[in-house]
Order: sequence, then C-alpha cells, then structure tokens
Amino acid sequence: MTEIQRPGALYQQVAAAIREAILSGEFEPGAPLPSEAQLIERYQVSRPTVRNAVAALRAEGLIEVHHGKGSFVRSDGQPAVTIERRVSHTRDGKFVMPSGSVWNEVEEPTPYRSRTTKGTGQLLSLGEEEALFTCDRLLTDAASGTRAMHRTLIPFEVARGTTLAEAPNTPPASAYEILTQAGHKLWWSETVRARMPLPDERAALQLPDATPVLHLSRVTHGTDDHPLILEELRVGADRAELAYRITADKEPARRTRA
Amino acid sequence: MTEIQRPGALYQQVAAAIREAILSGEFEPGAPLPSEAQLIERYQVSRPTVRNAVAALRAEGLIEVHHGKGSFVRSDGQPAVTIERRVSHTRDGKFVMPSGSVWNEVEEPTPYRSRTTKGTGQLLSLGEEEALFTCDRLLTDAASGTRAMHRTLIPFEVARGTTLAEAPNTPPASAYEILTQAGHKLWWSETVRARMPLPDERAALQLPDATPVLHLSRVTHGTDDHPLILEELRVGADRAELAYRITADKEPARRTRA
DNA sequence: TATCATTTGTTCGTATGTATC
DNA sequence: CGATACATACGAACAAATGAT
Repeated sequence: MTEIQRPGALYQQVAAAIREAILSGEFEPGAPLPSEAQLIERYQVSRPTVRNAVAALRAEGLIEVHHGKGSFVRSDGQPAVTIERRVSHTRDGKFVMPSGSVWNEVEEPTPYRSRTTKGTGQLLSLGEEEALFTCDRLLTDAASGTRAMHRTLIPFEVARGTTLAEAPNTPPASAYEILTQAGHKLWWSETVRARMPLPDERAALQLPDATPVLHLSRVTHGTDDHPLILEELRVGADRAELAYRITADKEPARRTRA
Repeated sequence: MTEIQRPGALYQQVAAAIREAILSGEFEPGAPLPSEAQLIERYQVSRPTVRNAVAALRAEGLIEVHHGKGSFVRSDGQPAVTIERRVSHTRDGKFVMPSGSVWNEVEEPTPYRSRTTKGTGQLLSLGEEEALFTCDRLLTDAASGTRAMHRTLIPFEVARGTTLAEAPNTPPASAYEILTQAGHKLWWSETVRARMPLPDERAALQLPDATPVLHLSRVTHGTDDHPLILEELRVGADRAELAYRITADKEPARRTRA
C-alpha cells in the first residue's frame, strides 16, 4: 500500500503516484499496470477515483488501455517512419516524391469533384465554393503498418487544358511533371499543424487514444507564384515525424503574419 | 427534447448529438453550451452520462470547459502565429532568424550544463551522457500572447575554442555567425513531431485541454556535415503553425529510414 | 465449442466541494 | 450572500471484451 497524502484532488494524487511509479521504472514500457481492483486496494480509494486517475494518464498519452485486458505503459519509442518533405527531380525532368516507394495505396483512389472551403480557398488564393478536382488516397507503410491520408486538390482553372482534367487521380509527381511541361517553374510551400483527430480520422488512421495528427498542407506554386495544387497529408503523430532540409536564403527574412 | 436512439454507448450518442448541434450551427463558436442540468433534461439521461459525453467532446478538442462558468464551443480559427522555418543572411554574413523579432524573452535565459540523452545524442551524432551547454528560453508573441519554449544544446567539443564556451546563452543567429566565422559552411535539418504535453509543459505554455504541442528539433550542420548545434522548439499546436519553403533538389530523394 | 473468471466499459444514484457571477 | 455551474467522491449494478479452462 502506497501512502496518498498530497495536495490536489484525490484522483490527481493517485494519477501522480502511478506516474511516478512508471517514471521510476516500477512499471516498464509495455508492461501491464495493476488492474483497477488492485489499484483500489493499493491506494484505498473508490473505483470512480481510480478510473478518473487512469483517464488522466490516458489523456496524457502515458498509458494505453485495452478493454478486457488491462492498462499498459506506452513506450515512448522513436517514430516508425520519418517522412522527408522535399522534392527532387532527375536529369530528364522527372519528379521524385520523397520516400514515395515506402507508401502503398490501400485501395484504388477515386477522384471526385468538390469545392473550396475557407481554409483551402485561402491556400489556393481562391474564394469559397470554387470548383475543384479532388482525390483521396489512404496510404500504408508496409514496414511499420503506419497509415496516412493524402488528398490532392486541383482547381478547375488549373486542370483545364492539361491531361489533369481527364485524369484527376494523377499522382502528385506526375502532376508536377505535367505542369512543368506546360511551362511552369515550380516551387512549393508547406505548412504544418497538429490537432486532435476527428472521429472518422481516428478510425481511418487507426489511432490510439490521446494521439494527435500531423496535418501538412503543401501548395505547389507556378512561375508567377500563383498556387496551382494543394495537397494535404494527415498522419498519426505517434508513428511518424517530418523532416526538412534547410539552407540559408540570400534575402532577408519576411515577417510573421499577425 | 431530442431523441436519442442510436447504436453505441449512451454517452457516445449524446456526444454525437451535441457534436451535430455544434456543427449544424445551433451552438456557434464561442457560445456557451447548455449546462449539465439542461443536457440531462434535454436528453433524459443521468448526470454521469452527460459528464461522460462532455468529457469526450473535450478530449476531441471541440469544446472548452470552465469551472463554475460552463462549456463553450471552441473556435477552430486559424493559428495566431505562423512560424517560418528558414534561415536568411544578409550580404555582410549576418544571420537573421525568421520572425525573430516577434518573440520576446519572458525572462533572461540562464545557461546551464547538461548531458545528452538517447534522443538528443542521436541527433548530434554523440553517445549518451556527453557534456552539453544548454540554454532555455521562454518566448512570447506580443501580438497574440502565444508562448513557446526554446532550448539550445551545444556540445562541449563544438563550443571549445569559440566564444560560445564563455557565453552559452548566445542567441542562435549569433551562434550561426560565430560558427561561420570559424570556417563552417552551415546547413540545417529539422524534424517535426507532435505529442500531448507533459504536465509541466502544459503549465509553462498555458495550454488548454486536448491541445498537442509541436516539437521541432533543428540541427545545425557544419562543412563536413557534422552536427554542431541542436535547437528544440516547443509550441502549443492550437495557436501556432509552421511554414517551410521547398525547391526541387537536383539529387534523387533519399530513402525513409525503417 | 462452450463456459467461466478477470478486467474494463457503461449507467444509474447520491452527496459534497469549489469557482463564478 | 445566494444561486448556478462544474469538480470530486462514494456506492452499486450490469454489459462487453478477453483469455483460460
């Protein structure tokens, strides 16, 4: 029996005690925690209090709970996949997506039509409700089983006159090629955000509790700096990390927007 | 009174109903939700069930709960600050951190000595328990109030023979300059991860519930591609996003590590 | 295959504490 | 100060998932 005599709510004291026990090594990563009944006995509190404490550690991402099995210390291991965010091209002008070969498409992508929202419209320098070719891909990394969702958004105006209008499910690297052959000199900007997943994202990406998603938005710009394509990538932050390579610019830095 | 007659746990049904009400616009961003007592009346369920439903929406990040006041719909607005991750330098060789002027140091940074861990050692190509100069900075964005934690880690070996050994609290841009004058041609690599904050991080960054943190690790490399400095930046993902600029490389892409 | 013990999930009830207005 | 609202805590019962018998 461990003594509980500290400030704060009782369940917080229990949570702190369990947290210390984990960090001190009493419960190693992957190992099961005592059952609720045992924690009740050990700390002499009621079941709701124990469950509250467990819920707190769960929201913290420190433990993982499985119905009918028990609670387990989550291993804080390195991410299984590092996603390099860069674009390369070979001498003959073909583009190569970084680590493209690692990802497999779970099912054949089905292109559809949609319209810009406030967020996507802003990134594409368009208003709301503008017509788009859209294509969703559910990707998996064969080695680690990591899942990711990829979406390609191409404005009608951009696709018009190219083969993109007939085949909106063209993979990004090929789309870059098509735009380059159309006379564009491409560059890309990417914004990274993290947030808690929506319920359907949690299901699709098979995410455990208390796992944020990394949300990338890549905008392909053409010669006149006009946005051409928007790609979105969503991946669970528990298995994946992003990597960027940076070199010094010649120009002075721009200001952050307020 | 709204009907609740769907599959799944009762509290999940209630959560789904509230979620729909929010997304349909019945409760606008910032507006208060009905009180627990009202939700009990509205959905004809017990208090634990309502609290369970509210807890689910909270973990989802959809609502915000204030003790004694009520629950409020969280606004899914754009992040207050966009942090540009690039390095620029002027003609005279001085480095400029992007959006560096926006951040203010809350208190004077106090450098101290520490040692590499498994994670930091790997990024610096060092073993564990190697000696480091360390400097923590708590930053705030004056316009939005956003907070961030910045840490600079410099191996003893790198600092030796430079002014960095005497002044380990040298800001990064100046450190780059010092290393450049020491003959290094610098480039940087950056990895981005997201996770739930530790309890002390939540307090320091003043984060609301269900808010992940973006965790950046920037490694400064010298001429021989050897790691020189490791910087870590932690910022709440509710207020901040990261921005990168990408141009096509000439070389083929490297493989993702398994 | 079927049954059972164990463990977590869900739901009710009730009482009291504490922050806000 | 009182009224309202959320937070904490206890007790009890049954449901559902899991793994072993």
